[in-house]
Amino acid sequence: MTDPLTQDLPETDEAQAATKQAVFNAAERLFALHGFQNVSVRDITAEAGVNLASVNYHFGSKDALLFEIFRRRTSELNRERARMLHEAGARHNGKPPVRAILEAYFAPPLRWGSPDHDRRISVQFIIRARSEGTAEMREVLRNDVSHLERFAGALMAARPDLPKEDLYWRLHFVLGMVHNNRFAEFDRLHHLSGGLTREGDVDALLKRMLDFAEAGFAA
Amino acid sequence: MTDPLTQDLPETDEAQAATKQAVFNAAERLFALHGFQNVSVRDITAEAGVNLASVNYHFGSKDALLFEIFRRRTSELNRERARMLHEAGARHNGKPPVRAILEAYFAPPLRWGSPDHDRRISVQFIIRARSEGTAEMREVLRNDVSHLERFAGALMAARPDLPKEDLYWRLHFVLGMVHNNRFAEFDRLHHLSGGLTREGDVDALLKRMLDFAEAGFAA
DNA sequence: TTCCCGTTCAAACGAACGTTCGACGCGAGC
DNA sequence: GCTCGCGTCGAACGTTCGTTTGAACGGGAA
Repeated sequence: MTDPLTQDLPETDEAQAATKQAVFNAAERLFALHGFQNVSVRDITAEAGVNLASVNYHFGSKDALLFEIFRRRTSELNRERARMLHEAGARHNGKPPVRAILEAYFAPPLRWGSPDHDRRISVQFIIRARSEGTAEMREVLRNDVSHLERFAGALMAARPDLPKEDLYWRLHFVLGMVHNNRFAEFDRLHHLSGGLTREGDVDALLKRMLDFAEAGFAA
Repeated sequence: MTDPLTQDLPETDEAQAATKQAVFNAAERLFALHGFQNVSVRDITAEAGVNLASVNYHFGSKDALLFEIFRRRTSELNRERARMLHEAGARHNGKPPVRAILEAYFAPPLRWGSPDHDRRISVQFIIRARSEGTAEMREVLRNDVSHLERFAGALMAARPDLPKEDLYWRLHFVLGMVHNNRFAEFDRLHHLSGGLTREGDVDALLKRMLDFAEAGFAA
């Protein structure tokens, strides 16, 4: 059984650089919680219990550390989404319905983001990167259309009657629904509803999102 | 309405402090384009063509300037939304349908955000404030549930059959659709669709959003 | 043992930042 | 004519930041 804490970095250099792993984890946690610009190298090294120079020694610079976390986490998330999309295709003879496609996109960040999941921090990190990311990270997101193209293509196959222009716009709306799942937004919703909405029930939330988005696509 | 005797302060200081107005406009523009943390007081004063000390003299601090822009713009936007909601109520005997309620929430930022509109910068500023804002700004957004409660109440009246829990969640999804209308997201959509999506046609975009969201609420 | 090299350490560097200071110009009011 | 107060100015202050430096450490190889 692989320890979830040690699987984050390649195992070869794990023993060699325990401090590198500590820096990586502390940085991801602090960045996800307080934002990129609000966390200093001194904060990271203090949280990790290592020397100040460790960041520059192991990662080159603060931005490089940030970018390495970003690239690893987005890669993992997109891989899981692609896997679920592929499975949905296998289950439906290569032409999955809209709901299954959307589920492949929604489910991974929702599951990983559930309160008890150990990847919750990673999901918050990714969401934050989308709005606070550096120019380098936004460049990756822009060139990473290949990942979105898979989903757009699947949607076209599921709804060949829908004009592509409509389809792209609705995909845009759906992305907005996903990217809005930040701590602050959940808090406001919780406050607004008087505690009626429970963030914890991930499966129920996934069903709500799918109901809403599927109906939007069927309009 | 425009009684000279009951008019409040905003117009009086225009002639007195042209530099204050210049700082305000330059700061809003730069903040909206490059983010809050990436714009320094020196950038603002250079863009406005005024002295470095002007920000602290007229606004007290950089954060106070930021907060004043934020409070003024959100106030204007929410007032316009409330006005449209009120008009929708007048048109429908006090019980406007879901689509009219959503239109009152969607239309103001979309109209103001159209490429030729002079409030385009303000809209981008507000959207950015939601994710990059200081703790003070987030506090305002959290306590500003009264504005959202108006819309939630109208939705309850339009759909009394819908459990309140469902209604709040769907409102949350709708908010995500709106908050996602950033420059970067439009760019990515434009890139993904191969130039198929035109951001310029505001009325068409509004119709698309309403179609999608209305169908989601009807699910 | 001695050497070596990857790693860690305390300390400092230089730049950028928000803010403050004191002087100066200038129109209004006694 | 003089003063007073408001607005503007250049200059500097003190802090925080990311990064660099050079010495010290520590275990494996010769």
